Amino acid sequence: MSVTIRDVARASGVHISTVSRTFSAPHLVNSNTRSRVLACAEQLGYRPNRAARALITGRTYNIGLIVADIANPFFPPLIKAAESQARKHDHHIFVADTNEDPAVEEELVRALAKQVDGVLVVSPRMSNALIEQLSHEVPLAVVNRQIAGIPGVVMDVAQGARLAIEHLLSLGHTDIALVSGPRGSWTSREIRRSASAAARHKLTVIGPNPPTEVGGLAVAEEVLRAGATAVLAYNDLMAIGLIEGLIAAGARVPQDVSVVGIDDIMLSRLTRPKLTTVATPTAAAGRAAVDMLLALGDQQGDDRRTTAHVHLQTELVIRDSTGPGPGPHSAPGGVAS
Amino acid sequence: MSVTIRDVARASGVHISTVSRTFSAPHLVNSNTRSRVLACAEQLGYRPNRAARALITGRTYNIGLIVADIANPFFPPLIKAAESQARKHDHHIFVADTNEDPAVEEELVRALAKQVDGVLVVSPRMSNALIEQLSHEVPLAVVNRQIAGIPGVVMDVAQGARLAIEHLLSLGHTDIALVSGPRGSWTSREIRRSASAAARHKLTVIGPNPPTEVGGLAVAEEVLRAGATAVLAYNDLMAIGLIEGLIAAGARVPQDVSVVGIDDIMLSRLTRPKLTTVATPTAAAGRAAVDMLLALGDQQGDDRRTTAHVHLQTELVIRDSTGPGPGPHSAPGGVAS
DNA sequence: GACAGTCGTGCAACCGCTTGCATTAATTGG
DNA sequence: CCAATTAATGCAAGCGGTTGCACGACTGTC
Repeated sequence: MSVTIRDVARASGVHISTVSRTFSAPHLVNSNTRSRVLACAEQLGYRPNRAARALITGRTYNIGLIVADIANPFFPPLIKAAESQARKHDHHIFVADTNEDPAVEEELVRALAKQVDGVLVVSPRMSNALIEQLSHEVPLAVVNRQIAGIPGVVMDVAQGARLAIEHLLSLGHTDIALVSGPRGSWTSREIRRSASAAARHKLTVIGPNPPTEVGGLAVAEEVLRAGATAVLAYNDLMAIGLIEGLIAAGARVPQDVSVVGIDDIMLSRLTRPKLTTVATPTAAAGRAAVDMLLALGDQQGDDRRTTAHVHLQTELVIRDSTGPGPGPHSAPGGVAS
Repeated sequence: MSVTIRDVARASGVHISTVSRTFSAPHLVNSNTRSRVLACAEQLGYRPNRAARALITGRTYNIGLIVADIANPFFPPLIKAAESQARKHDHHIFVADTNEDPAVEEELVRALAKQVDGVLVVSPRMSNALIEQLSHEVPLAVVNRQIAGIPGVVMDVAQGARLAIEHLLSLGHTDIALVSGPRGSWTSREIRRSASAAARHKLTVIGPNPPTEVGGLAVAEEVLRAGATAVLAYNDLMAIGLIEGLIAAGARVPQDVSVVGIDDIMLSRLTRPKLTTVATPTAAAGRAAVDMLLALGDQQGDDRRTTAHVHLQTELVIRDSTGPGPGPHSAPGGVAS
């Protein structure tokens, strides 16, 4: 079926090792021989089998990238950045989607394990313990989770959440709701922790919820029942869904309820009202994660204990989905009631 | 580093072939032996190396899925559907993104070739000839392109474009512009062909353009200069960008200009005005494509000539971005001028 | 003209696993 | 009680490559 190194060897009258060297160490073979071999290879349509090569060299030049939900616009920019960074190092990225399912996540890491030089798990839903275990089976780095001993890049959502809450407080909101994310999410816990600390008043936590538009839409009524006048959502997608739900329920945004998202996905600029949100540096995260993973592969075993961690800042982007609350406040240009 | 079949064999006192059979043909090994081997394997943390297995069996249980731009919301539903369909057959999907670059596309097919049981190219940008050639190197199926001899699933965008144009005509539009897509796109050519045929009046073609929001935004002025009162865009993303651009230029949608997209991505329901568009059955396409590819792998070589083609219908979804044009028309409730 | 040093190539083992065949032991039937 | 099955395992070749080592043919040096 497929043409192998042996076919090329036979056609060009040399030993297979010479053919092999023609492709992986050209300087070791005489230029005449080389061109003859290349000609035969070309003519036969020979392509080196990367999997077979990897078996012996241990390098595949592939990187696995696992995300919770490829349909969430948060991920594509990260994926793209990772791809272009990987390309600079001659690597390819293979993306897999877990559908927010931790079991699928584990399965995918294992499936990828021997076919890639390392895997990147973005927004993992697995337990730390499992991640730790998997990291022995394959070089592994995480994004959006901080785990001792596992290299990772995190975006400072705690800071972002604090900024968001402070923004709402300064607008005079006192009843703030937090619409949290999915169960396994480290980010969600961080946000909750930080938001709770920042909110001087009541903070109603609603969740866990699926981190999607419908997840946000579904809690709109609960938000209203809770009497919240401002909401911080786990991500933009939920914030957007929530706004839809609030409007459908007759509430105005931001007049009746202010909504803040997190991520600053492209979509947030397109909805009406435009979403106030916490911008996360996803592209930088993707690049950093790839670098980290490739570095991990190089320093094989020698000094693994110095696990790198990258910490990226976030920032609040104020748009149109937040406005003055009912209480006294000191927003720029705001009016004390 | 990694624990292999040999380690397990040594630990359990059997030959490696017995270990191998324990995992790939359990019924051939005595149940006592089997449980002993499994225990040792478990304890050592043995995981079969799928790549090595594939080298000899020829089956990887992976499928490669190549898309032009993972950030385009058109793709994720298709990818998701493909994943769930693949899962039913115990396969994993690895996604790769080409950034709309035909060269990258070719490179990725080759990189994936020996690591997957087949590759699916969605919305290819390569030439037919190249696809044809690649299909000899790896089982291959395409989506959104019709090529003789290559299995594929297409969505009937020609019909969709016709419906869209007829809708605009019935609203009284006579100056219609077509904002076309990227150069290598079969879909774009189909749309153009069909739209041209359907438009009884002038059809100004603007393009090729990058199939993104900015691609649409960039041609807003050109659309206005051309004097068009209605536009059919290559996809929703462009349509949405275009609307942004039109509004920024002071035109109202749909009062001054009607806009129709294609794809019916989720986003189209969220923008204001909500987008009138041609819905394409992306999930069905993803499923069909996976089935096709797996079927292709089974019938190895024997009767390859009966290449399957799947043809899926599209439909027009009328929302708020289209309205009466300046000319005489017969739209429901419309007024003749 | 003998010697050391290059250069180019072949040989063979090996990466981790599968599989057809041979071998042995246990079981069955006549 | 012996021949014929059957079940369980071992043996070894091989999937498509890579790579350390050995070997022969040149080259240049004194």
